[in-house]
Amino acid sequence: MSLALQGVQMSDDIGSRLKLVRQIFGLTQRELARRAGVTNGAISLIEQNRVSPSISSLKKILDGIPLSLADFFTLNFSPSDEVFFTAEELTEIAHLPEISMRLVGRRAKGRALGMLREVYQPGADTGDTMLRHEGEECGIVVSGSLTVTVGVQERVLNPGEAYYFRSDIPHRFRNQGAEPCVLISANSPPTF
Amino acid sequence: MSLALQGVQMSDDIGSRLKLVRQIFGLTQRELARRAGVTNGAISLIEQNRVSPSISSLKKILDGIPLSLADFFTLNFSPSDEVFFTAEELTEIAHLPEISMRLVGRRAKGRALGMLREVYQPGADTGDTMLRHEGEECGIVVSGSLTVTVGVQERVLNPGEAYYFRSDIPHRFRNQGAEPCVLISANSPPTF
DNA sequence: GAATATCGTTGAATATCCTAAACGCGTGGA
DNA sequence: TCCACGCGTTTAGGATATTCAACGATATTC
Repeated sequence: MSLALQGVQMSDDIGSRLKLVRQIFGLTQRELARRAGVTNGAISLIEQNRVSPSISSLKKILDGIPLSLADFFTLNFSPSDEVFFTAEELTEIAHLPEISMRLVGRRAKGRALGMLREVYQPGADTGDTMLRHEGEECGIVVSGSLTVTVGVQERVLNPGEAYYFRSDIPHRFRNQGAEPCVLISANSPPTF
Repeated sequence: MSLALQGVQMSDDIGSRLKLVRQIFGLTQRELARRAGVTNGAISLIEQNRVSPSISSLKKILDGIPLSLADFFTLNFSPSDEVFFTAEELTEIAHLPEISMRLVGRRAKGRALGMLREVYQPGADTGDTMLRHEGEECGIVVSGSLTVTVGVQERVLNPGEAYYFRSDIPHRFRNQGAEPCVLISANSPPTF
């Protein structure tokens, strides 16, 4: 599915990116140039990576599509085809004895979203040093209880209770209860 | 919390954006310039919106932080303060008799992620006409069973099973079982 | 309180981008 | 066939961005 365009890197190669987007929307260089109020020559040079456009002119061009700068840089050209997964098909990503983290789908670049089913055995503790990364994350406790620390805030969450925070705030998960805790969490952009 | 910087638009005002990001990471113009291999003057001019940087130089600058172009344009500067939520504090967003959809946190603009706890009563059916929107979504069945249709694919998901698809593909959820089905789902960008 | 250091800003020179107008190429119609 | 049309590309020159070096302002040190 999607367009057969493999070698398009994420951040670099603005030229290919613009060309692909333009073609997806069925526009010629001249047509896009007309809509955007720039010249076709400029678009040609940009698509060949012979120049690196200024933000202002790139924005003008994208406005002609129309597409936001954020969408332009975020766009994902290689979505996965797989839709359904059994419990066993979830990808195990943690290699700790007391914590199981299983990702819905395979590890894939360019997704908007990562969802995990996590199981914390009694006494399990992530520690608070390692967990800092970009993005935001969210979770709901399904069974058991989990002590969640986010920055200076801490709380014991019981089934049905939830959290939402920015991932760059240091955070820590601990199961101080007697039974295993099942947590379903999501993060965006995906960490794994 | 966060920095007191309200009037920062999303796509425009690259200058304020860069300045804010730089300050969040605790860098001076000169220090960032040194890391990025550009001059402090250039950063000064960009932050004042007196020039519109080329993608290449903006990328060089962001590499000095480091931060990707996609993250730079996607970054959200108005996160919510609330972190923890009880089951009752989840925001009810569906107004259907047979389906309950409760959002973690309040409806908020500019989040990366939306997470829902959904309960489908036996016989509940979303229909397949209304559900089309941007983004990607993902879910795990917690209890009961749910018949999920995505495009031409259909499957009955049992507890622990999951789905992941692009939201612009028509999709439908039905509970054809005898007991209520609890589903935890996430979508990005958030629909609510 | 002067000397020093560092911050962000500015002006002139240089490097880079964008426009305007051509070019070469393929296609389809008189 | 030959001309007209539209495509993406190229080149010269004007417009814009970036560098380099200096400047004033604000702390900090002696």
